[in-house]
Amino acid sequence: MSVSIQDRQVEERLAKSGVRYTGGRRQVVAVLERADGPMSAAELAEELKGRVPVSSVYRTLAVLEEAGVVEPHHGARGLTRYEMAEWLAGHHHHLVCIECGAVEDIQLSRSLERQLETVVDQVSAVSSFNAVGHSLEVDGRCKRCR
Amino acid sequence: MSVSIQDRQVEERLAKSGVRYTGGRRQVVAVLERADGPMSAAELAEELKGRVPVSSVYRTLAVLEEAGVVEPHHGARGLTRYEMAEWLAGHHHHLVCIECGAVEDIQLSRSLERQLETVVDQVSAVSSFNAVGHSLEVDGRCKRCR
DNA sequence: ATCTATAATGAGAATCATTATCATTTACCA
DNA sequence: TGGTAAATGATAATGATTCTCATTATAGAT
Repeated sequence: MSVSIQDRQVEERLAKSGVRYTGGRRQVVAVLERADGPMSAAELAEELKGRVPVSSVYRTLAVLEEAGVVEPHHGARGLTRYEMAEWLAGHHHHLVCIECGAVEDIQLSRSLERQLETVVDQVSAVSSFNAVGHSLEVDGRCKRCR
Repeated sequence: MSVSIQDRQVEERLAKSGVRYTGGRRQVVAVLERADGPMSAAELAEELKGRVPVSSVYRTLAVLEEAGVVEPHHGARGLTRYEMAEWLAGHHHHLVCIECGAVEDIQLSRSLERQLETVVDQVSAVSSFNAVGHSLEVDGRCKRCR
């Protein structure tokens, strides 16, 4: 069984949440660690065909989300895709294709990110809103749909 | 029947799309014009209880989206909420409550928006992605869930 | 190592949002 | 006014997600 650094961190976090890091949960995390974009429960179950049933994938994702290990990303046609949380995968943003719905992760340069944070700070300063995070979504056509 | 400026624009746009601007469609648009955030089909049907059935609300939203009159916003628990398109309602961003899922519209000051656009421009310059729009999502707790 | 209480799992049923179907009604235009 | 295509309403079908419950696995106590 793989023992990446991320795995250790997940292990620790789940222990803190008082839930077990079982075989099935490890497998779901392993797939998400390798993925280069958010994945839906169905996609995960497909990847883990025969090893982890769909119902368990859903339950596992709920547990992982509750523990702050993964984060949901809501997309077209009622599909929710999950990815490793920011503190594990790093802060990033999304390029969303308006044709096919594909989501691509993107990281901003330090200076651009700082610029963006300035905007967010001012937004939460003005609104009666307790901001805990932000995400920039850039909509457009990906290279395949261009 | 109300005849706001927006209504005229919607009328014109639908005519261009070759579909009729019927009573039911007018009522859905009227509610969305008044709303201060995206609304789901169920919420719209509730607002129009007895006047427009749910199935027609869905169909109407599909037609309006196709014509570019409304825009979808995908949220938690497989819910899609719609709002008037940017060219009608003006460019804005969203405050999303991580507790209750409520979405509130927010407009940035000219200078903040300019700052944000700088970031987006640089993103699309670097990626092989044809950006057509952007949206900043600020996640946090709304005043009710604080 | 065994027992016990509790957590996790698997299979399938139930639920909720959304889409499709189809018979009926409405609106446009000759 | 009549004919034709578009729109509607009720309801069935679909697809993603959640729930249920009987079974299995696990951590900790003995």
